[in-house]
Amino acid sequence: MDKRFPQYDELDLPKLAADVLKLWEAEDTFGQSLELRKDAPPFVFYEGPPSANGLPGIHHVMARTIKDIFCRFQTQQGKRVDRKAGWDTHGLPIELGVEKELGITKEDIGNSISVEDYNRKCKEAVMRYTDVWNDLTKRIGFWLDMEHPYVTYKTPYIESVWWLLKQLHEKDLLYKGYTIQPFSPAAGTGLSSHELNQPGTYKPMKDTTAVAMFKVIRDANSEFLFTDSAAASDSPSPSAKGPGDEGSGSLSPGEGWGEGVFILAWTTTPWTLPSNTALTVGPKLEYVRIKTFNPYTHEPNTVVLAKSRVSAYFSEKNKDTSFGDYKGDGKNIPWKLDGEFYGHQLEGIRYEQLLDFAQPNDGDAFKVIGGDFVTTEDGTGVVHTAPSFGADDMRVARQHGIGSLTLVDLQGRFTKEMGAFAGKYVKNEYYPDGTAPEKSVDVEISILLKEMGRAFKVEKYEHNYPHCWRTDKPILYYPLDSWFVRSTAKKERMVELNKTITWKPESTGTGRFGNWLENLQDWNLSRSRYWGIPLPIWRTADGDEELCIGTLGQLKTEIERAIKAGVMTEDPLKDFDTENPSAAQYDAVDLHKPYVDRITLVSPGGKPMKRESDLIDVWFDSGSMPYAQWGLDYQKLKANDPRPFNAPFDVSYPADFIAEGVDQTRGWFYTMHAISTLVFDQVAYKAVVSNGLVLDKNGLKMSKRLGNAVDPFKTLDAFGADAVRWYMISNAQPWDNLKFDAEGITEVQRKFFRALFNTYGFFALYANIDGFDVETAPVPMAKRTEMDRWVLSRLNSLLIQVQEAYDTYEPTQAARAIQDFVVEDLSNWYVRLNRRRFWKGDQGDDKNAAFQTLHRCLEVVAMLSAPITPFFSDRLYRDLTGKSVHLSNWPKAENARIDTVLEKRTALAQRLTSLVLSIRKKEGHRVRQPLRKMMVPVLDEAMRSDLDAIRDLVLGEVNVKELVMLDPSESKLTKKIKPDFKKLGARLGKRMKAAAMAINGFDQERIAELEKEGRIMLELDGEPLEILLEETDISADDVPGLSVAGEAA
RNA sequence: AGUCCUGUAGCUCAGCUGGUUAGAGCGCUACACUGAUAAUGUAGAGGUCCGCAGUUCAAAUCUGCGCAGGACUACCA
Repeated sequence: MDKRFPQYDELDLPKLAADVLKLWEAEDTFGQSLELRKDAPPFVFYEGPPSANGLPGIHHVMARTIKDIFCRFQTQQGKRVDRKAGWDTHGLPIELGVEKELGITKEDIGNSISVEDYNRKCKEAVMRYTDVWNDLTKRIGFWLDMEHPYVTYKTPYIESVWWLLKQLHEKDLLYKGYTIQPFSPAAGTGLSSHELNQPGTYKPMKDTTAVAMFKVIRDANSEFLFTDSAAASDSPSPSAKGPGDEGSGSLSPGEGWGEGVFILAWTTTPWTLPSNTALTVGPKLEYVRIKTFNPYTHEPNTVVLAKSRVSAYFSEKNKDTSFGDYKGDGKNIPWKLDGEFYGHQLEGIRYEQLLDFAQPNDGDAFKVIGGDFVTTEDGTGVVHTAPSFGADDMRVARQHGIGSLTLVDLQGRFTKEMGAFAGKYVKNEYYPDGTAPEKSVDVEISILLKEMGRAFKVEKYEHNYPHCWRTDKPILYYPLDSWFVRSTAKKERMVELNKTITWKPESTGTGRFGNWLENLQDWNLSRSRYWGIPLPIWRTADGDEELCIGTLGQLKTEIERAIKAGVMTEDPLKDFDTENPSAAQYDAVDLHKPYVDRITLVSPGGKPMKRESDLIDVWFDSGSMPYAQWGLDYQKLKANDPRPFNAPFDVSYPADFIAEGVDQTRGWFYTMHAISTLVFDQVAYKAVVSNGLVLDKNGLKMSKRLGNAVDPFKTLDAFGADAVRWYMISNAQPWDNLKFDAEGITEVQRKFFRALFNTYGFFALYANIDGFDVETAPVPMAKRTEMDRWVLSRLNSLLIQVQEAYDTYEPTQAARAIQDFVVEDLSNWYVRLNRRRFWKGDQGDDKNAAFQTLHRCLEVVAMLSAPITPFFSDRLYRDLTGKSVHLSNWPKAENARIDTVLEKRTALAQRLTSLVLSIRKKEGHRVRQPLRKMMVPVLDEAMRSDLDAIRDLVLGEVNVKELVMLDPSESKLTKKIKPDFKKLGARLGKRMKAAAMAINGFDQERIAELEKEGRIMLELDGEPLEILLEETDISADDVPGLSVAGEAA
């Protein structure tokens, strides 16, 4: 027997995948799929580079599956989809890994180990697991060009990044400025937030805290604080009826009650008060004005603080007590609430500098500003803002053009401007053992404030404070020089461009990403590390002249100048050909530390320039990937091409589609968007799918610690890539978190794969027996059976639905639709009911029609499912057609095949069958026992002809000899009526409920009347109301009065 | 702390722009069928649609406030 359709004994998905993978490798199917479409329009995909420093997890299977699905789908659509792999190779995680491995710390680098050796170690470490990654990628069936990946540490990549930075520099989008960083004065070094998050760094500390009083300057902005009752001012009060309304005319602040109005602000670090330049309030928070006495000077004072913090400073029992009764002993201080207002009303108010040691020269100062980070959990709801010593402070100050004072040096001592305080350490812990003074500067400043009458409350406070993990001493937040990308300058444009990007799900784009853009900060590029791309900026010692290098060619020219000027002796780029550099020439250059730092350039003014010592944020590396993956083209550079990158950059930017985890929103998604907007004023990608997490089956995050991490390789071994992929995609939307449960894979295996496998097996069995030939001329549709046409109709409907789902990045909808079709329509209905046609002896049209129909269904299903199950679908398609599904083109939907009437009719047959079986059950007649006849009342002619068409089908299915149609007039057909809520509700509104009750109460007579007349009057609460026929829904029981009659035939 | 996602049957999930009695699969119970299918069919048990308030004739669906889980970002003056 000629078995042209391979038959299998059992379904072994892991083996199937392994076999197909071998086949792919042998015939280079991936390469063929690209070659086949090499002149086709491209569909551009960017691979976000993983770090090969760690091992892949099951979530990578998820992420890579999603990427693969749409790349394969677009390939099937006839597009050319190049997929270049990439590796993220720089950054802190790698450095920390190496430090741990070598048992060293940052301080050892450059001392016990040379920077050269250290970076060599990093370079070795970073590609350590590439084999594992490549293996996983292959085994899950993700087609990716791993032969020619982009690697971020390679010289051409770094050069491209430099070129981008130079563009930013030329556009004045790169600047050097201050940023607040954790700083250890004892160790003399900045700390990364990563280092700060080491266990044990936060320790409880008892500090002297102070609520300081900032004196408001009376002017137009602050006038309402001085008038009698703030509630009576022009600005609306949050509560119309406040205690301040009681009237206390004799106690106007500024007019007899104390010397003025003070805003209260709390600080746990009084040593920062001399550097105060602003006060921050919450614009939406409520604030109050209170008249009371200063607890230290006992002078009458008017103070302002957040309403919800009043109880922390004022006791209820002293409220509204007589001011005259105050004994001046600091106890039972009377107070009166005198006006309420919102924080935004305070914005713009100026105050007198609290401690006048120095003046800021970099902006405005001593003003109340608004900040959304202000809370009322503790303190006064007013944040003392010293931009030099707090990140929030710095940020909010910058937003409002507020300048800063930095009256502390890098050793943690007050600067010389601080008069009597100069030279004192701001924390006693910084003094060498045994030399700390009795009073810390926090205490001394608090005393000073008390003496000045500017302290409202001084107390000890215990809180957690971060310590340096090296020296065990408290850290400071300190402004350090950093290089920034002025992303805020293009904020509006980024927001605008973002609106053109298709986000899946949309909320990530509008919400998480949109909000992020709305609150954009300048991008701090500086990293004081070793293994990363060095900042290509050379500066003179005085900082007056600087040069940003954009290419190796430029660097070479500058080096030659420097040699001529005598600041350098040797040219490390002497062998580099700036006309047409070769790969070998690139390889010979290392732009990392320490080599690049050995280059000294010469300024136009003739002064030597040293490189700025920082590296850039690794996120800039990956965000540069659209350009840097191709590298610079020296011919284009020479021609001053504004986009001087190697081919195929021109046709591969921007991307049509990218996909990564939702955690990349502010990572890769952002950095790509930012760089693209800033440099080229366009989007980097048109559509982005952000997938959720893969959790364990209990919804917990997988972690090594909990031991609930799923090994991707073991999972693939057990189930095969197809089942894992199908499970992941069909079970939850990509952006929802997936609760990963191996049971779910088993289920998918049993249902979908087994149904499809068996359907094919059935086809192959009989096709081989009969010698069915796919080349046989197709049986015309007119000659095919009702059921053939039905299943082809369903198939074409499915095709359209699935196409639409993939087109809109909804793979879950595609998978579920395919699964439903395969399991329900194809396997459980079509094949089951048509078995006989495949068995029977004669070779007529009917048999060919059956084979052709089933063949077509399987073939199309293979194509539709190929993006999700690349191995299984390819096997299936090859078995059916002898070709690879991945080289085939997407089937065209044939709208003419879609027959909704037929689909409806079949649905009726299915319902009828189900009802008969149900009746059999009720009556205790087994299906095996043939029955003589069943009777079905028909409602109309349409139903009569429908029944005629499905008569044999139903009878066969339920094992009944005869189907008798009952005329509705003969049958005691009862009809049901119910109101059409949508139509009637819109018209009746409130009266809907009563009308519904009335209509539901109709008897058969009234229903008949309504049907006959098309309208009926009824009375509702004494009001007449006309109901139209179309405002109701009249129906009979599903298949009314159906009964099975007759005994055994 | 902010932003976003999720919260429907024991489990995994559908429920479109608000519309009568909230669905499917798995699992469970019973029966039937079993000549492609360790399938399938029928029946049954199983739900405060996370909670509260609001809008509406009508809320699983819209709004607000919470709760729980998760993610990201920034901090704790």
